Amino acid sequence: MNATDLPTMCAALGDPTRWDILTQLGTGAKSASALARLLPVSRQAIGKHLDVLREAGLVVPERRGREVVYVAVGARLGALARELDRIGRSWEARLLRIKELAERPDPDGSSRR
Amino acid sequence: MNATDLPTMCAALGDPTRWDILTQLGTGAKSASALARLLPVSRQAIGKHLDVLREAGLVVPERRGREVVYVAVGARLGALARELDRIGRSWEARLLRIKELAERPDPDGSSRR
DNA sequence: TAGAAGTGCAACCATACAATTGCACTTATC
DNA sequence: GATAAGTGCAATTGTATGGTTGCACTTCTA
Repeated sequence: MNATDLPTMCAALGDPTRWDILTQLGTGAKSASALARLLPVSRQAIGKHLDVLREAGLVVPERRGREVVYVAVGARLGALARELDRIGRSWEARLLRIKELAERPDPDGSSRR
Repeated sequence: MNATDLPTMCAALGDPTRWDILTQLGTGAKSASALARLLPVSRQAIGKHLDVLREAGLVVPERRGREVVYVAVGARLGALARELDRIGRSWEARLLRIKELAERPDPDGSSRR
């Protein structure tokens, strides 16, 4: 597993219907059919969305008799969150360095270009 | 500001080219033309991606003479990260409650259903 | 053992979207 | 003032994707 494929995970989270699905799963594991009853889309459409979410590692299927329920993986979302936070901080750190540099009134005197 | 439109922000982060752009901006503000020189896509394509990123609040345009440079907004990414972390934790918390319940060996004795 | 409920797979459709090219307009710079 | 560099907008195109319906197959259950 390549740690956290950022674009893939974010793309999976980039669809409103998938958030609807995840929100439902957040209250308990559910099957595709059960989700289709709760949401205004067909069972097959739900199935495709679940595939996307599974490939992103955000849900895990679990066979229960004849049905397959899906569980939302909070740890995976947490991993993504940490990665995004790390990147965001590095951007901010850079901006801070720039500001410092701008405020320092040219100590050397040589205003290069 | 509508707090953090989760699907919109995630969709903006869901494209590899946009990550390329953000990565470049992470090392300093750049114009669309400058980015087009650094990446294997046309200036117009870059422009559209920058629009998407701007609408998601992830970059901010800044006019500098005849060119417009874009700055990556780390704080915005941080806000998204916090939100995702919060949601992930709630999922995990639920799972923990389930496990606890499963391990507790039916204290009441009435196995309903 | 029917039959209902669930899954899996395939075909199909409309729209969204990433990317391109082309052109007009603005703004530095020589 | 001419030219080069940058931006903005429009038209086009190919492909990805979210959605649908239909059907065969499995598995509980009445």
